[in-house]
Amino acid sequence: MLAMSTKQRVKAAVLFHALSDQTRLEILNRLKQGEQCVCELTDTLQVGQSRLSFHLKVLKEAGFIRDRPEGRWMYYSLNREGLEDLEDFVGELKKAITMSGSSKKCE
Amino acid sequence: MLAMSTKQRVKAAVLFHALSDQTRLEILNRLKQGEQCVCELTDTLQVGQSRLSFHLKVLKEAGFIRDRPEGRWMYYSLNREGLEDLEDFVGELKKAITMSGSSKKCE
DNA sequence: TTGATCAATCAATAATTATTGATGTATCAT
DNA sequence: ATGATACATCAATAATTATTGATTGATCAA
Repeated sequence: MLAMSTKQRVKAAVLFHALSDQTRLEILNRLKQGEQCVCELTDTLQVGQSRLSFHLKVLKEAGFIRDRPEGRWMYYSLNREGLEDLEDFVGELKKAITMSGSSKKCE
Repeated sequence: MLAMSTKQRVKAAVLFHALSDQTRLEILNRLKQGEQCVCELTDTLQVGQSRLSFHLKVLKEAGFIRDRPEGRWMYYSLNREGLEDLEDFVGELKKAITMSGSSKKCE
């Protein structure tokens, strides 16, 4: 598959957009250590609660993290789904680069 | 390496931001077929010249494409550099997900 | 040299995203 | 029930990005 459908592109853009922000990358970095609740993240990341909530939502909708409510806490953890989509895209691009090389002139 | 430095995060954000746009993904998709000049891309993508130039710049600065001037044309092609950085990041995240699972309570 | 084409850049504007503070809903302890 | 805590969501604003049209510099053909 060399071409990419519009639908795939929309999906890919959402994935990449979710990862295009410092705060969100930092959140993922924190979650590498395991599941954490919002309050913990608020403390360690030093960001306001509503701002954090917003970024968590973006990451969740892209499929990079999942949430699990427990009592009054909400626990977040890494989710492999978003990552797998990401790997697919990167794989496609890599394949294309490896094959590419043909050049044609504009005359 | 489980943690990620601020510097790495800045770099990663630039990479992902470059891929977070439909037009730019479409450009990469076109370039999968091989090197192309700006005029060709302008035709096939149906976007204004200055807009295309802007997006090409973003992709180039992130390291996903390279340019090669020839006469009055500028040829663009995929570049493996940006992709390799991307793969590193995805690899890190994958490793973390595979290992993760530990959970601690907020009480 | 003149006129045309290719493409980068700039300035102005439009459009999207992010941030903040406030409000609302749920849970829990007393 | 009351008060406190955890978190999402909303509305307003701030900040960032993208788009457009115009300009400029370079190359090329006549």
